[in-house]
This record gives sequence, structure tokens and C-alpha cells, in this order.
Amino acid sequence: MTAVDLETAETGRDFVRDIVRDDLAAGRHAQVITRFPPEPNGYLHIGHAKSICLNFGVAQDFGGRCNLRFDDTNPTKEEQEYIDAIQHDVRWLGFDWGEHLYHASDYFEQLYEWAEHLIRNGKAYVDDTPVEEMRAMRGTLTEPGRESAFRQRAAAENLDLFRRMRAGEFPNGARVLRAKIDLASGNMNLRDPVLYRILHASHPRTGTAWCIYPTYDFAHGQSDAIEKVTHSICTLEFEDHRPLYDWLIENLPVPSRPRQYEFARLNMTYTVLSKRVLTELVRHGHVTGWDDPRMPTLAGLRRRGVPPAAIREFVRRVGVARANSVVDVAMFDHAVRELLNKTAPRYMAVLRPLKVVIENYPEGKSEELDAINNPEDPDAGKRRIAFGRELYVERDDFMENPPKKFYRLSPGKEVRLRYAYLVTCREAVKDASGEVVELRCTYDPATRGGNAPDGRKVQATLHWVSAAHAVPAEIRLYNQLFQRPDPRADGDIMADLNPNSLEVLSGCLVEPALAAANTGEPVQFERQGYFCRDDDSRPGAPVFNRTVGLRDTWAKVQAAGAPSGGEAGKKSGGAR
RNA sequence: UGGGGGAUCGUACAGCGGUAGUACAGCGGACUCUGACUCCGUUAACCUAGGUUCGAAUCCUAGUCCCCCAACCA
Repeated sequence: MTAVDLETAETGRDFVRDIVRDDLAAGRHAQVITRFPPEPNGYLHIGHAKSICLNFGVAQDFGGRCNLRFDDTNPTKEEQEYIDAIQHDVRWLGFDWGEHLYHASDYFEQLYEWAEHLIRNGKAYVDDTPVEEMRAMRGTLTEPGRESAFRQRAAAENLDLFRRMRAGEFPNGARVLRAKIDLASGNMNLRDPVLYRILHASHPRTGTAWCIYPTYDFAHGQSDAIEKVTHSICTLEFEDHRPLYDWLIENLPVPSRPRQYEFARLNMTYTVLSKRVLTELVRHGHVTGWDDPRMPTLAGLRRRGVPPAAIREFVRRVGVARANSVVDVAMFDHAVRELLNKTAPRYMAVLRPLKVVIENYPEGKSEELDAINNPEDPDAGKRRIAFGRELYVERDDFMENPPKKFYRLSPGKEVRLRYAYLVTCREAVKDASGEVVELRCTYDPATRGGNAPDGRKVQATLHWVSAAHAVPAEIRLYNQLFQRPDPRADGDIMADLNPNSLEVLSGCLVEPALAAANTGEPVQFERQGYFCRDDDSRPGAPVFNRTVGLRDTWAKVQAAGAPSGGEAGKKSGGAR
């Protein structure tokens, strides 16, 4: 009995869903229950998004439920800040755990009792062996481990010792509780794994109530069982923990029988998703924080302007499998552009302004013209934009000596100013150093709105702003944080950082309407890309982040034609 | 040289004994008041070798290569 029809449900097809579908069809469960189990020791990133979408998505698809459970078993690494940020990020991504917010620490008392249960049954013992020695005695991949001198300790003594561990009689590292399984196992996880360790540390939730804490292995499966989780979905590296997961479930009087399934974690080109490295980037100041728009964290993506729906769609397209893989970041960018193209209202913004004077336009005059807010969305309506004698256009849109395929402005060339007039460049004014500082142009008054009555065509349409009305802004262009498609997480990864991952443009000029933009609301700067206001903005001084650039075929042509760099190709480099 | 996994276009994912498909990327073209979007076309893959079968990406055998495991991390 499930809330969905297994035959017709639009549930997608991946191996996890196949398993769930089978289990439900066979009546093995009344309802599917999954869980997303983050450790609160860092911020969630795009890799977690895959897990979140999988766990919550499976529950949704099959009319089940997904719990949010913090795997908070190591107080030396976990913090409340992360617990709060994670909840915020999961909600932002679009998922809701309802009443089902749990913590492994909620179960500390129960887990403790189960530890005593194992001791009483002779399946766990207190070991006094020092860490180093224990490590040496565990053996290697090819040699079996050796028994500790304490392995045959009597149950009564184990119980006494374990209780005194809990009571705080011993310092950190003095003793541990170990499962008694098989020191000769080829699976290292079965060589009497540690179940409890002494940690005199304050826990974000339980404070100083405990000084012994369960390890991941002892906490995870049992927590699943307590919550009646049916399908415990985790990543591939936990594959060889599954026999231990099962051993514990089978040797404890747990209330349900969860099963663990593993899938391949997400990897992306030019991206690092190692929590260790991300933490290092933040701590060492290579980025401004966990929400730096260059970070692959959900907080960073949010600040950069990536909509959660784009992340969900990206994850859906990537799929779920058991083979390690690295997704091309271009696939992510595409998902972002695709959504934003349909939803982001258009504006004009000049990033690198070049002054234009329309010589035959009356001085002091200005007029308002109609502009379409979003050609992809008729409901988005129109707005009025101001035009005048003095304007600014993009520096890149003018070349004094253009190559053959350059459609934009150059001396003698006519182009369209979007929604305004056709203008012709008459002269490029230079300063003492020979740099072009101003364009003298003329306009055709008959082309108001952008079309010529005589039907003549122009090759290019340029974006522009009125000098008298434009608002100055700072615009931050982000490029890949790492300059290699495969940053070497093992070597000196900081050497792979892209020195040009952030380009700050000041003195940009944007449409006045943009002064009122809201943080997080995506906009398109025509012909440039998608942007959103950053909270670093101050009244009268807006700051925008580039979420992702528009596809730029011209830049590609340029780069191909002038591989040596120079004026061409300077805009390229993975326009993010 | 132990244990556990995985190999399908450049990338990711389907294909579950019967014409190898989709998306991204690439290339070519059409359209265009965004060199955007959209549309059309196109390049391109079953790790190898045997076997079973009328027929194998799929089943079997043997190899090859890649990933994970020797924290009191998760």
C-alpha cells in the first residue's frame, strides 16, 4: 500500500529507484523512508545537492518520507553554525523534512544501552591498547590483525569499565569499546572496529552530558533503524562498511531492518568538493567565506545567483549510478542558463563604458523608449528607458580596425542601439596616448524604436545606457576557482587556484531601474549574462555578481582566430 | 600479492538476449532588434580475448585498466 501507483508514476529510472520500486511492489515496506544525514562540520555543497535530491526525491516519487538527520557524533569537529546553515540550505534547495528533524545525538542513551547489550553478549570489549599500538596490531591489507591482550576480558569487567568510561573516570584515548568480530577479515572494517571513544568535549546539543561518543559505524545504522529508515542511501566509499552495518543491525534488538545502498558521489571539472579543501579555502582566506560566489557550496551558489531549481534540474540530468565520474561543469552552466533565460528580466548594463556622443541629437533633449522585459516571457511586460545625446556603450563593441567578421561599431559603420535608433560611427576621439576615449556618432531620427522605414538592415544590435540617467555600479565577474579541470586534491591544491577567478569591475553603468534590484533576484544584462545584486551593495552603489555568462560564439571565433591572445580572446576563459 | 566496487560517443546517463538512445560539449546551417534564445543537420561509444546463442553492450570464462579500504573522521 503506497501513496503512488507504481505502474504509472513518473519516477525516473535509476538503480536506486528500481530497488525501491521492487521493494514496494513486493510488499517489503508499507512506505519508503529515506534520510539525508549530514555531519555538521562544514557547509553543504553541490555534491550534497545530489544526495539531497536523491533522498528527498525518492521519498517524494514513491509517496514516502525523508528525514533530516544530523550525524553529530564527533563534537570536536561539529558546530551549531553548521547545523543552522545546513537546514537553511536544504530548505533553500526546495526540500522539507516536516517534523522529521533528528540528530544521532537524540539516540545517545539508546545507543549506549545497545553497546552494553553487545558487551553482555560477549560481542564487544573494552580495549586499553594505546592508539598507535592498536593501529599496528590491526595488520595491513594483506596481513591479518592480531588480538589485543584485552580481547578476552570478561563481560562483567567490560561492563564495569565501559560504565566508568561513561562516568568520566578516564582521560581521552585511554580506552575504547570495540566490537568483537574478526581480526583476520579481509575487510578492515570488521577487524574489531571501535564503537565508542572517550572525548571530553562539549557537544553542540548534549553539552557535557557525555564524554564518550559513538563512532559513525555504531551510530549510523542504528539511527536508521530507530527512524525506521527503509533505504539508507550513501556514497560508494561506505560500501565496505555495509557488512559492519549489517552485523550491528543483526546483533542488536533494533526496531527495524534498514538496508544500505551506495551510489557514486558527484564530481565536476574545475571544481573541488572535498570538505577538507573547502574548509581550508575559507580558513586561509583564499575566498571570502563559505558563501563566496566562487565556492561550490549551496551558500556560494545562492549568492552567485544560481536558482535552486537549476541545481535540481542539473542533478536530475546527471543521473545516479555506481561508476565514479566527473561531470563537465558546462552541463551545470547550461542548466543555469536554461532556467534563467526563461525567467530573468532583461536590462542593459555597460561593464566597460565607452562614451558616445550623438552629434545630430539635440543638446539637452531626452526621450523615453519602450523596452521588452523578457522576450521569452510575454507576461513580463515592458518598461521605459531613457535616451539622450550622450550615451555609453561597451568598449568591446568598438574596434578601429575590425577584422572581417566584426559586426559591431567601427568608423563609418551603422549599428542599432537596442530599442532606440540606428547610429553610425563618424569618428573615434583619442587621448594623448592614442587610446579611444569617445565615439562621435550620428543617428537616423527615422529609426526610432530600432527599425529603418526603408527596410535596411544592420549586422549588430548594441546595448547602451544614457549618460544622464545611468547608475554607477560595481560588477564582479567570477571565473573557475581552479584553473585545472582536475584540481589535484592530493598534491598542493592551492597551486591550482585560478589567480583570475575574480575580476572586479568598478565604474560600470547600469539602467536606473537596476538600482532597485533585490538580492537574489536574477536579471539578465543583455548580451552579457545573468547577474544578481549582492548584499555588499550600498544605497546608490549597487554591486552585482555574474551568475553565468551568455554563450559567446563571437568570443569563440575570436579565440580561434587569434590564439596568441591580444585584444581578441580577452573576454573568454570560461565565461562564468 | 587481502577485501569491496566499476568499465557504453569527448563528458554524464539510458539500454535489463532482438535496429546502441538522450543530454551537455563539438562541428555545419537557418532564424534573429541579445553574435543570446530557438530550430535543423552532423561528428562520435559498448575495455580486451574467448565461449553460449539464430542473435550478446546485456549471459558465462579468463584477462586488462580504474576507484575505495589499514582514523579512537564521516
